[in-house]
Amino acid sequence: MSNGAATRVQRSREKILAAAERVFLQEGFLGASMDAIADLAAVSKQTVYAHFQSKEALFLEVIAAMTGGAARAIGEDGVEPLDDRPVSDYLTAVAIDQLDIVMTPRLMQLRRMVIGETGRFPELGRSLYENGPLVSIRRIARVLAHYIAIGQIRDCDPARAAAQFNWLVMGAPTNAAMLLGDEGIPSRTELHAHAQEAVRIFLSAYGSPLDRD
Amino acid sequence: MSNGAATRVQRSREKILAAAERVFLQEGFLGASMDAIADLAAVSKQTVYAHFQSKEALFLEVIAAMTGGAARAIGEDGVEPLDDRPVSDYLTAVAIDQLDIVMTPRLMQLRRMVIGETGRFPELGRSLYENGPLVSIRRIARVLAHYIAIGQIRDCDPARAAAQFNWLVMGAPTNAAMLLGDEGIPSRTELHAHAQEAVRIFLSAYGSPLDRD
DNA sequence: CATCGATTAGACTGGACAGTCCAGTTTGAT
DNA sequence: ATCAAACTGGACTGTCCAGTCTAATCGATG
Repeated sequence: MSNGAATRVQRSREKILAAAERVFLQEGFLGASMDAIADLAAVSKQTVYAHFQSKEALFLEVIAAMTGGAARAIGEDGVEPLDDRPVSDYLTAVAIDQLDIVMTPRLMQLRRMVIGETGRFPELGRSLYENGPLVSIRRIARVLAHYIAIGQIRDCDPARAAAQFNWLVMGAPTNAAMLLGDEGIPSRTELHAHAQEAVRIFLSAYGSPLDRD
Repeated sequence: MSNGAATRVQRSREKILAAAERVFLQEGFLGASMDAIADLAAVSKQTVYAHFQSKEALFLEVIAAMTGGAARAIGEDGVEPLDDRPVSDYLTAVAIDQLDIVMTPRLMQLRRMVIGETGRFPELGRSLYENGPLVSIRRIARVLAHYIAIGQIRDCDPARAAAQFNWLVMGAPTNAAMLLGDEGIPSRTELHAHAQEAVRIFLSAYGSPLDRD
């Protein structure tokens, strides 16, 4: 099978990418050694260089794959329907969904590394910002616009409000995870409680004045 | 003067620390070279090692000095008096003060580096967390308790509310600065507008129900 | 001026590591 | 069975760098 040959190459590639992800996330760009990656991938160093031009190229592909994956995960959350459910239900669902997707050791490690390498690779930070927070905020803004239209959210700039909501939800847990390491990631139940609290605050500021309290 | 001799040693020390700060912040721990630091300090490498045992020791001292300085700056802001000014004035002042202190290139670079080195030096992240956000939150909590007592803030857990307020204010700008580099730091006027908006949201959630709107 | 501690320039050691080269082996398609 | 592409293992080069050593100089103090 020409398919078989393709899979052989692909298998190597996947093994290398998986190993590189682990080593880079753990050691950082400079701390990671290509020998360590080759060893962990159970592949010869030559094969690594057959698949990727250089350490930098490999690094960039690893990061690109991870941020792409994260962006797709955020885009795919099943919370779309903005039917006649009350705003609070919808916002709570969105908040919990985002927290569950983002607040994982893997993505927090990625974020830490990208932040740390901002000096060497500024594009990575920008890319993560645009594929992460910005995607979320745009999604939320679209929905807020809907709720504003039907009068369940106070008249305001949906983009600004969406940004506020996003950081109200993500700010505390993200920053804790950045500085405290993976043990700083709140538990699922803490995250859910936090999401509800965030929604409560957001709605008391942006909820329609008609049905306050 | 024995004083003179002391200053000679001190001068070297200061020069080295200043140079090390610059190089470490720009290149990270692994990327920085001791030769580069010695050169920038206009000091021989030998002198560097006369003052600091090792690269790691120098690194830790640089970080400790910076986080200590930041913590002191936060503690010293002149916004203490919690007299009969309206809550909103006080909170706005606190928010602006914190943003002005924290959202500087130097501290944002420090934060980026500490986050990036969390794998290698976990204590640093914890220390920055405790000397930064946690200090702020405690300060705010103390004052919120006062305002709760005199009925200008809804009855609630002051610690929780303070944390919410802190991240409402700091979350968005910090995270932007982390991923986007120094150009991601909002301008002073943007920061002030952001602070006011944050206070508005906070008070609509936590303000005493009596004097709403 | 003599002394002693601090400092200097630069050579040096030992180890790590990116990237290359090569000679031989495995793998899968025909 | 045959052939080419993919892979292996390990040796090798060149570079970089933390940390040490040395012999000479500087500068404050007595």
